Amino acid sequence: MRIGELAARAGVSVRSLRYYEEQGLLRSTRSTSGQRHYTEEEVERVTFIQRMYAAGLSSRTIAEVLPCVETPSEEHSDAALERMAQERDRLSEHIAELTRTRDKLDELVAVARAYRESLRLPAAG
Amino acid sequence: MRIGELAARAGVSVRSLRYYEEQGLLRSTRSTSGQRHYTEEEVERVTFIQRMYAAGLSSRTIAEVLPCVETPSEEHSDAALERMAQERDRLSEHIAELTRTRDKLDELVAVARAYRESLRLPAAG
DNA sequence: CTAAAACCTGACATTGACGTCAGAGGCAAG
DNA sequence: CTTGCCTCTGACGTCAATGTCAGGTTTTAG
Repeated sequence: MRIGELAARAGVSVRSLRYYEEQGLLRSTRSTSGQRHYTEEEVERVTFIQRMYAAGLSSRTIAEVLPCVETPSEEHSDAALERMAQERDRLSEHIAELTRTRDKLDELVAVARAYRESLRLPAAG
Repeated sequence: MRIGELAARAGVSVRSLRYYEEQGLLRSTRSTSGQRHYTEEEVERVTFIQRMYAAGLSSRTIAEVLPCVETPSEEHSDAALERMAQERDRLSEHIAELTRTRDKLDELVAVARAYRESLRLPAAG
């Protein structure tokens, strides 16, 4: 498939796909006229890349981790695996912090709502 | 306390504090010579701001939410409260996605480790 | 009093993941 | 063959939070 279709199927912009390639996250075969072609697999790969971005990884980090995802072999399962585990931990910590923040927000919302209700009560109006 | 101390205690840069003020997230009293002064409370406030940033809220959104946090009153407990609840939900969804991503990473790490182990086993080496 | 350290405003620089535009070529349909 | 859409490269624009620098004032320590 060509770039437009991959973009549509993965839900990203064409620009992003070219950017991913530039960053070494995505490869493409080229037609004689130079147009990029992709296989079905790439859809999933792009989705994975998006998820990594959403998890706060940079292009460089994703690039370090991706080979491990694609083809597990002895070569990269040393540094890359280490890196992946490390990013997992970082993410885990981040999730924990976000959860605390959400709880804090919950608390604040509850307090504000209670306050608002108190204003509505005839006794306290 | 002056800006340097607040920065140190809240673990942010002086530049950031001035930026927060510019964005309407932080107020300061000024000495006659124009230097900013803060109270103890501001430390917590700055920490909260940081957490909101970490949760992916923009300055503008934090500004919408903050008054509700500071002084719950009828005025802002309408729009701001709504906004806060909305951001809470957004954050919650984001956490869920990150958790899925982490699980995916876990899975990948497990697969890669298993693969590596298989290479080490005499039977498969 | 003086030197160092902290502060001020204002402004330009940076970073990362894109958006967007220009100018040119490629490709299926009528 | 042309119309219209897709694609190409290359380059500049953007946005948000922050770094950084310049040039000047204030506070603090000795």
